Amino acid sequence: MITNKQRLTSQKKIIMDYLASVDTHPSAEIIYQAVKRKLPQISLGTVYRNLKQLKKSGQVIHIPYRGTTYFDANLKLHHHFICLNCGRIIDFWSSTQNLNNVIGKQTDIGKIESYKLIFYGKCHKCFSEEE
Amino acid sequence: MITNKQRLTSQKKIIMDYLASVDTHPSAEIIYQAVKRKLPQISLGTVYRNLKQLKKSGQVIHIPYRGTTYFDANLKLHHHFICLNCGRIIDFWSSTQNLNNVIGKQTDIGKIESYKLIFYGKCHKCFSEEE
DNA sequence: TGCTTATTAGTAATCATTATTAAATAGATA
DNA sequence: TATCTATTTAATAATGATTACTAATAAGCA
Repeated sequence: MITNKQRLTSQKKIIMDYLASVDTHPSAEIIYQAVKRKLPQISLGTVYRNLKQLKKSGQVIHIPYRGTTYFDANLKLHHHFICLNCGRIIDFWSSTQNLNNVIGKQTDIGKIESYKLIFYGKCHKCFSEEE
Repeated sequence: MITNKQRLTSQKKIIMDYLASVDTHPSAEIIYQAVKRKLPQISLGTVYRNLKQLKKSGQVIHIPYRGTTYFDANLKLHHHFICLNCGRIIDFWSSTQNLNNVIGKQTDIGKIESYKLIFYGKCHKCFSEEE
């Protein structure tokens, strides 16, 4: 029998509160440092475990960049702009997605040099192999 | 004085040839395994170093997924579809970029469940701080 | 052909993340 | 409220991907 009930621990609450309080996109390590100020005995593994769970349950999204994962608890549909110089990840609230002439465009955040668009789903092969 | 001349070594050539020959999106490890069949003494570090250089000079693009980096030498503008079930990364040649109603859409590759759009460039802050 | 410097193989080190485990605790139930 | 049990925790070891280091090799220009 599988019981799969998520429990709201103080650790998870503090992690979620922290994520809700920032408009940056912190890594697990940064979250750990911040959260440790309120809960000094928390361990980095706990931060990772909770982030994984929150990701799985759709409460946070993640942005991979240069080998590390950055987190975002803002679930309103938006995109991201990453500064190739300082590494900052900035929310990008564009209404239109005409990507045809976007390269070189000046936006309110900065100048777009490139972009990456990745779709996720289930391929036909996997779909047809389902039991 | 800075000299920055790239040399075409046999290792680099074989890596590029391999990437040009596939329509999959191999990781450094997979590339290493493939390339080793032609050049048995090649080392994994050499593969990584060359991929890094090719990336820097714009000859390959990379797709990060679940902690590993996948490579693509096809420079024609296209996107990617990642199967959340089998992990396969498939080229996605969509002509339109209307992302508004894309979730749930059935495509010739599979069913889209989500997507990620990331822009890269230089933020205003970094631009203005330039000397 | 010789010279200079980028590149290599081999290996150690690093970084981000996950696994392991015994103890603690959330939250359901008596 | 006390009890119970599966989930979560802290601490730490382990893993996986990637980078750094170093002496030897080899592009490719003069």
